Amino acid sequence: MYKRQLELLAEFADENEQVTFYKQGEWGDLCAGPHVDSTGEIGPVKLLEIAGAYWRGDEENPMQTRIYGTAFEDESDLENFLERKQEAEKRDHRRIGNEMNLFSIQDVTGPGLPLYHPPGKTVLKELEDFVEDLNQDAGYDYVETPHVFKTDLWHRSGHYENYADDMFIFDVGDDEFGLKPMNCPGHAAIFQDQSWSYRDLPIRYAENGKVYRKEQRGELSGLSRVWAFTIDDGHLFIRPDQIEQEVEEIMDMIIDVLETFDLEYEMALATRPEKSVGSDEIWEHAEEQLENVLEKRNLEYDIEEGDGAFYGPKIDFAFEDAIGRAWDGPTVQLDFNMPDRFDLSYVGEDNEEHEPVMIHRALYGSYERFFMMLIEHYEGKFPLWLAPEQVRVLPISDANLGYAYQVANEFDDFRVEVDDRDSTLERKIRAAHDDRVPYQIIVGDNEEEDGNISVRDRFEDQEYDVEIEDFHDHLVTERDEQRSEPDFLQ
RNA sequence: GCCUGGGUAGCUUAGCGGUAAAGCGCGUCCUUGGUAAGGACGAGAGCCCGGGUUCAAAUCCCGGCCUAGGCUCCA
Repeated sequence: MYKRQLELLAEFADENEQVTFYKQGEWGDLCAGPHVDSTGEIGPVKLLEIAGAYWRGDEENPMQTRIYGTAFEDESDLENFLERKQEAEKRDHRRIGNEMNLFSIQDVTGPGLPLYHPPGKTVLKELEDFVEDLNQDAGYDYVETPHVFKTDLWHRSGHYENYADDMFIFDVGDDEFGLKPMNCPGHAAIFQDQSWSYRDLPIRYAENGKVYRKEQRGELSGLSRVWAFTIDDGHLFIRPDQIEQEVEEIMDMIIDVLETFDLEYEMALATRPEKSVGSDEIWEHAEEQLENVLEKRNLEYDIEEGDGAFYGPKIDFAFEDAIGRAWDGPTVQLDFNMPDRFDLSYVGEDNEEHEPVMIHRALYGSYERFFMMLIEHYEGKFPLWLAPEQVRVLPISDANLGYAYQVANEFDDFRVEVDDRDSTLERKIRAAHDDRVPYQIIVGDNEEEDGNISVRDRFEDQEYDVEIEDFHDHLVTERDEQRSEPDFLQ
């Protein structure tokens, strides 16, 4: 029963450290402390979770039961905390995803393998289009690669030796294949397929590439942690003298994306992990280049020791979700190893062969995780440009159905629906609100006679006698400017 | 993968040894309603899967799968 305490005492004895012991009534234990003098000093208490935890945080150790709780100075602070906690749960993307028919993850199709339903894919499609526009402007060329490769490729890239535990690998006849956990080897193979001059670089490849990683079962969670996900991937093949310029340009793209979604972000430099390929010199040089960019632009950043990819150091961006947790997403990774393994080269000004530098980058990170974050960030109330259903027309009675369809037709460049069910206006408004539709158009006899509409937004503001054209013009602007809230009535 | 809960109608849940329930949604009908739930009737359930205990299992036991919260790992 006191095995753990004895283990700790033995260690303290070895290190000649002072031992502290705390008592509370009849109960006592080793503790670094400090403790309150009496439990009476603790304010309102609420127990929150009960969970297993590895002894001293090591997977190899046995598990112990840990009880989580919180305490506040007075009752109202505790209530406040619990309310905010409940508020956060309301934003849960799994709950909203279900309510809005965005996606499902089903037993029959397997764990961590999300299915996107039409409304969810509509949002994803907008996200894809947005980043594709950015890529076009920045000189990227789109490529496409299969989901499966022979493991020869994974041996060559180093994934087999460093990443096989997380890969789906299977035999087909006498050959061994693996689902791709990353898109880079495929892109490297494309680059390798022809010869390049120093004048051609940088070469920038982009792909919305689906990848597969066999995460531990207990880690899977909604869209935030899955087995199959899509990266808005980009791989650059550049000359060493182009590093700083290219990294800077990518960082501008990332910041552009994050600001479009009004996201607070932080960045961090992740350095060499234990399991990695390449020489010390290569790693030091790579880390130095990234630091230079960060220093040069006077950006604040953390350093995450040993958190880099096995092929190179990276700059990771993190943003906050509704619960205030930070998620990884956008990333810029330098890679001095893949070019070596694939024997990549270009002919320099000196007519000699040189090795290009590779950059891996993603603006969203994975669509899945970014989508999840957006759902919670907006609580499902997407900006107009993202909303699965942008406008809903509500006829006051069946007599106005014809006019309702006529009006909807005027908005056929938007995602518009007519609520043609037999029910009261109140019910239709309620339903549109529950479905988080940004705008409702209400048409009755008055509107039909005047040839105009009434407009209502999801803030419950409304306006009568609106000209169809005026509202349509506004919608176009609001959508194209990617405004974050419906503002026709604001 | 490891601990502790949970899987019942399309959704949210009640029932916890003895004829499967409710609300929402859906269908039909009545109603034609002016800014956040009008009414009636109805359809809809292999009670996660496989074993076991019992006269009898959604309910108890064992195993598996999925899921939630943690732990450990990651986009």
